[in-house]
Order: sequence, then C-alpha cells, then structure tokens
Amino acid sequence: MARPKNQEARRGALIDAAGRAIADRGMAGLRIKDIAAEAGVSAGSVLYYYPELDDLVLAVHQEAVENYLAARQRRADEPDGPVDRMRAALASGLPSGPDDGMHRLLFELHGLADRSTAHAALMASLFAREVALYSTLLQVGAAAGAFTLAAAPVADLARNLVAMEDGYGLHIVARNPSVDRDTALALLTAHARTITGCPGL
Amino acid sequence: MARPKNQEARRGALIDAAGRAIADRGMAGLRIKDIAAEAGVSAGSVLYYYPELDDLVLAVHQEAVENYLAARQRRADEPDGPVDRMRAALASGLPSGPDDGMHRLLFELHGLADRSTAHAALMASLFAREVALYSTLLQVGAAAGAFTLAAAPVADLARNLVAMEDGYGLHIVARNPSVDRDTALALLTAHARTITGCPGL
DNA sequence: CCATTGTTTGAATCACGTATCAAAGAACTC
DNA sequence: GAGTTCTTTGATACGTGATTCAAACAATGG
Repeated sequence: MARPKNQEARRGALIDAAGRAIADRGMAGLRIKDIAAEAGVSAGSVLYYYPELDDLVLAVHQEAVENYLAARQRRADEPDGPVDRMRAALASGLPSGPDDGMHRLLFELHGLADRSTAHAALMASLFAREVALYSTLLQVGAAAGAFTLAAAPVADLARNLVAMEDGYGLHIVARNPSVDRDTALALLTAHARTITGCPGL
Repeated sequence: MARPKNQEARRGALIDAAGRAIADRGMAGLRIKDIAAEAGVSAGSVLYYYPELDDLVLAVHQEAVENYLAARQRRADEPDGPVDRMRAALASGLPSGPDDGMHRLLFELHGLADRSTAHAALMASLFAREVALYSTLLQVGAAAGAFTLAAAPVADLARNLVAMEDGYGLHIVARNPSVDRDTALALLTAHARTITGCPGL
C-alpha cells in the first residue's frame, strides 16, 4: 500500500478555502470552481474529498462556530476584572466592519438553518454558548460587586445582549450606512451599562 | 392601437408571486419557473414584464418594506394609550413563527444588501422607520407620564429595540429551537419595561 | 369583422455549473 | 527501480435553468 499522506490537511485547506469563497461570493453565488481556485487546486480535487458539497459546507460551519467562539472566549479572558472583561466581550461580538470575513460567513451559514437541521443545530449551539459567555461574565461581575443586575434571570439578560449583538451585526455586514461598528458598540455598551448598573462599562 | 390593458395589475401579481417564491425557496434556490408557476403563467410572461430579474426582486423588496411598515404602523395605532400601543408595536415586530412569510422574505432580501446599494437603501430605510416608530411611541409615552425613560437619547433606546427585535427575528425564522416567538416577545418586553420603567408593559 | 398592436406561450437554443472518468503523477514499500 | 495505491487533473458528458423567438391569441379601434 502507499500514499498515507495528509488527507486531513487537505480537508482543512478546503474548509478554509470554502469559508473564504462563501464569505465573499455568498451562498447563492457559490461555485465549486471558486472553492477550488481559492484552495489552488482543480475542481475535481474538491469533489475527490467532498463528493457531497453539503458536507463541506457543514464542515465550514462547524469550524466557523468553533473558531469564532474560541476567539471570543480568548478575547474576553484576556483583561483582568469583570468590567474590562465585559467590555472585551462586547467588543468581540460585533463585526469589525462590513467586510469582516468571519461575520459574513456566519450570517451566510445562518441562512441555511431554516432548511437544514444540522445547520440549525450549529446556529443554536453558537447562540447558546454566547449566552453562556455573557451569563458567566454577568454572574461573576455581580458576585464581585462590580455589577448590580436588574431583577431578571441572568440568562434572560444574556440572551438580550446576544440578540442585540446579532441584530447590529446583521446591519453592519449588510452595509446599513446608519449603523457602523462604532455606534453599534456604543449603543450595545449603553444597554450593558443599564442592565449592570455599572457606569464604568 | 389596442391592448391598453392591465400591465400594472400583472406587474403587481408577479411581485406577489415572486415574494412567495422567495419566501419559500430562498434567494439561493429562486427559479424563474417558480415565480411563473406561483403566478399561474408561463416563464416567458415573467420575462416579458421583467426582462431583468433583478428589477423584479427590487420591486418585491420595495413592496415588502412598505407593506410591512404599514402593517406595523396600523397595529401600533390600533389600541388606545401609549402602553397598549407599545405592547402592540413590540408584538408586531417579531415573526409569528418560523414560517412567517413576510419575515422570511425580508430576511432573504436583507441578504442582498451587502452587494446591492439599492437593496441596502431599502433595508436602511426600513430600519430607520422602525426606529422612528419606536421613538414616537417612547416620546409620547414619556410625555403622557406613562414611561420614565432612561437617561439616554430616545433614538438610541429605539435603535436598541429594533436591533434586538431583528436579532430575535433572525433566530425565530432560522428555527433556533431555543428561541420561539413567545419567549422572544417576553424577553423583548422585559427589556422595554426596563428602559421605560413601566411595569404595565 | 378586419387591422393593429399588446400578450402569452411552448419549443428551440444557449450558458454555465456539476458530475464523471480515464490517464498521468507522486509517494511509499519492498 | 518496479509495483502499488492515493491523488490530481483536464476533457467530456450531463442537466438545469435562462433566454430567444416565431406563432398563436386577444382586445380594441375603425
């Protein structure tokens, strides 16, 4: 036998390539040759590793969710103290601008959820984990005395934060001229200040 | 000469048909024959009225924005008193469920905004007018003494409401199992209670 | 009821992307 | 370096949807 090589690495490269292709052509305009070009191989090779294109897209979604979540967690863990951590978390949830690849990708994939339970599950998991992230931050901040939480379940406050984030993210990525990242962040932060009663945010 | 007939009506019918087709096949899967079938005509007829399919889609978007906004305004104007009006407004902003055609349509069209300035303008206009709707309600409620607004520009409070609404709407339409309409409405209402200081909401 | 012009259709054509496949190439074993 | 298997490619076949178009079909004016 022979050729035990790096199938795993190739798959990974294709996943990355497909992610880029989706982010800048959109799901609607996605062509196999774009993925191939992005990965620097021929169209045939893409099919060799992913005879079913849907599997590739699903892999892209999985990767994207994990990477995005890991990056947010990392950024939120970086600073010291609940206040700065909350600030970091808020900042990490909005696209850097209309061309933020990760957010573009996630919103595109998001759109598959209503017709695919697998994608719906990924989207739901992303949401749940973002909620968990905020829940923890709120809880810790309250315990440390930095936040005075409104009289509502922490999980509810967290869900509202994530929903607002998603809403603004959508508008930023869609190039709504009246919603740029900076104003969105300011508004989101203002909301966070309200629910935490923490003027330092 | 002859045949002065109802070109206008035909166009309208096609716009409706296209709207339905988009809502249930998605932009990605949109085929001219689906629109034709939905309108009960042949594919050729669709092209006869809209040689450029993009024009039809744009018309659909315009119609959708106007109709949606008009419906919201109507529902919000119906009750008496600022509190009930606010409640109606909040209820009118979320999809009735994952199959709410209007919301499905709007989110699909929303996705075109990043590659088309015309669509972006429509989306921005929708956002702005929803913000205006909430701004007015908040202002009136405050003037009437029903609301005690948080110390922030009314427009900012309104934008946050719309953003949260959009975020939840997205999840509902995408069939996130942990976000159904009823919980979303409860959470949105809780937020509205917080910023208005109005327990009656 | 004929002429004119707007409308509709279905068939034929075109364009483009996916899927198939045989042949060439590369890595590894012995 | 011969043999074997995995990998890659480019050419080709296939399918689907968009587009074109000539012919049939109405409605209206005279």
